[in-house]
Amino acid sequence: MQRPAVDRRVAAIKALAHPSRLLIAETLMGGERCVCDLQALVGADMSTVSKHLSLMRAAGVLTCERRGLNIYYRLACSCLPEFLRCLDELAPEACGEGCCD
Amino acid sequence: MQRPAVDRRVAAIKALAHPSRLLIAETLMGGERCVCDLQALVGADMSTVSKHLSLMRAAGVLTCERRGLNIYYRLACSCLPEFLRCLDELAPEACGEGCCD
DNA sequence: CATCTATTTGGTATTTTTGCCAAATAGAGA
DNA sequence: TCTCTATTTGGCAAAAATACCAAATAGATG
Repeated sequence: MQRPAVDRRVAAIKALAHPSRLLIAETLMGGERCVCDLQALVGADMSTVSKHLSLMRAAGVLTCERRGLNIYYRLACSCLPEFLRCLDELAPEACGEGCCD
Repeated sequence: MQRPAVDRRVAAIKALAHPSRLLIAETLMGGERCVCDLQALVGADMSTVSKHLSLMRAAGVLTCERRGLNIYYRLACSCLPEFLRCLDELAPEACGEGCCD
């Protein structure tokens, strides 16, 4: 049973919509890392980090590969850097409350 | 007090990480719409739609403008179409469970 | 095979998000 | 000013997401 297009997109976006997960994705923009590296980076419980990674992989945002004792995660979403650059140009609530312009 | 960069990015991404909100954003890719149009589109309570719009505007993803009786919302994030196209190319959980490759 | 290490899974308490109703507001027009 | 319409806000119950602990798993290695 195929999920509707919107839901698949939402799942991928949700996979990036959390501080720890976005930090992971940003880090992986610089190349693959093993889970232990990512847990050190995020600073949360290992199980928490693992669940974040599973969620991101299920959404298609990451792929992983075992090598020796470690499992290495990699970013599957090549468009992330440009998207983040674009987001940084937005002006969040730049005009106070109410409807601006 | 400036929010850290990661949090601003997360806020913008969260603003898109909900079926109704993504539907709104996708619709606005085709040009501005008034709140009433968007509520008809989404099919939820007017107050619910309004809160989604506020959240998206606070995150910088939308801007709005009053004209006559209506308020028109517009997409501020020009990179959305390309980002969505990119997401559609991901292969969510294409390889069953466990670590693939 | 026994064990060790890295990672995942199950379970649950806590926090956050969501959605509706009712009430408030803001501006347009009589 | 009074009223009407479109939209927002406040409040709260229900649903979803998050984080930790403990236990399980999967390979690697002795």
